[in-house]
Amino acid sequence: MKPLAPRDSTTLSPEETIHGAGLRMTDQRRAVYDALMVERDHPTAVDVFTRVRSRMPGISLATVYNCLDTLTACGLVKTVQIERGPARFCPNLSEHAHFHCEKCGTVIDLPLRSDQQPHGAWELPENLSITAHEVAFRGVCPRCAENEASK
Amino acid sequence: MKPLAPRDSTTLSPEETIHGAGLRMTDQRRAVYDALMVERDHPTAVDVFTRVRSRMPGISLATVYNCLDTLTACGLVKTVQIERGPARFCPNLSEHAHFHCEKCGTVIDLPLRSDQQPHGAWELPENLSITAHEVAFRGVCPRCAENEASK
DNA sequence: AGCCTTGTCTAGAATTATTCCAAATACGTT
DNA sequence: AACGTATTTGGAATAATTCTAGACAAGGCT
Repeated sequence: MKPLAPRDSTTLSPEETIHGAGLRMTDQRRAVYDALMVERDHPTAVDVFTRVRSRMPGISLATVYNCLDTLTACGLVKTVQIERGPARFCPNLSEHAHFHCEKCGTVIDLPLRSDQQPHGAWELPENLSITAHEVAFRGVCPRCAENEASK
Repeated sequence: MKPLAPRDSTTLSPEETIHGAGLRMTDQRRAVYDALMVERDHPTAVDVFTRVRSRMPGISLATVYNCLDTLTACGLVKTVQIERGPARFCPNLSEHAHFHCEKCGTVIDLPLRSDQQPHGAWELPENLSITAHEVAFRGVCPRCAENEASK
């Protein structure tokens, strides 16, 4: 989902961002957002549901989906699609790509080099305007590589 | 899906590639492969099914999925995942990224610049081995940009 | 040719992730 | 408190894909 408006996370709080979009910061939205911020792995909607439910037993999965969509639309959260699997969610708003380890499944954030553009390596036709990118690599993470080597 | 083995498309025919994986080139696999090669857009499995069925009315959707998986595993076809939508398939084996137009939905292939590496723009930790990448941009394609401008 | 093993295809059921829907609830304002 | 709107909820519905079991086909071997 494309954010409704760009967000400057250095100056706006989550509340302000949500209010800016004409929406409210409800308990559920805060709980979902907190669940993403606390463990900064890349949980699926069901993972988030499980986490949030321990604090807020009445919340429904539909609400978790709603909240994740809302937070994404406000630009507070990014969605990561790994191959054909369930969507994963990530509160890291800085420019980054994702690396997916094919051994252990972990997802690692790879920051964009400060002097680079994400699309620098590809030939773009004239007049192509890029508004978003989703860049994913797969392979073997350092930890798994080490485990392999020590066998 | 990760290819079973790297493939050199300049020297091997599709048959040879499939045989190399210990599999057969059946009528169905050929028909699915041809459907991808003829119209080099980025069809979904159902699109491919529709096309193939006009030539081979008895083919089942499950078979189309099987064939697409097999062709992908052999390295003859690549899978493109655009956001949460259905998987799309692409017989372009050269290194490229995908651009998805948010107005018209078209998918455009963007070749990798000859002097660049796909991951060049991102900071990689030590000992990270990358075996595959899926790079997607979204925005407005040249044609839609022109239509917008002329309004 | 006949038989065997294995690979492949098919239809339909099952699964998974997600979205939709209608009713209930909560919020913010007057 | 009353009102209008936003949000949440549970369950049903949908979409894409995968699974399963049986039928079919191909190639090797006797």
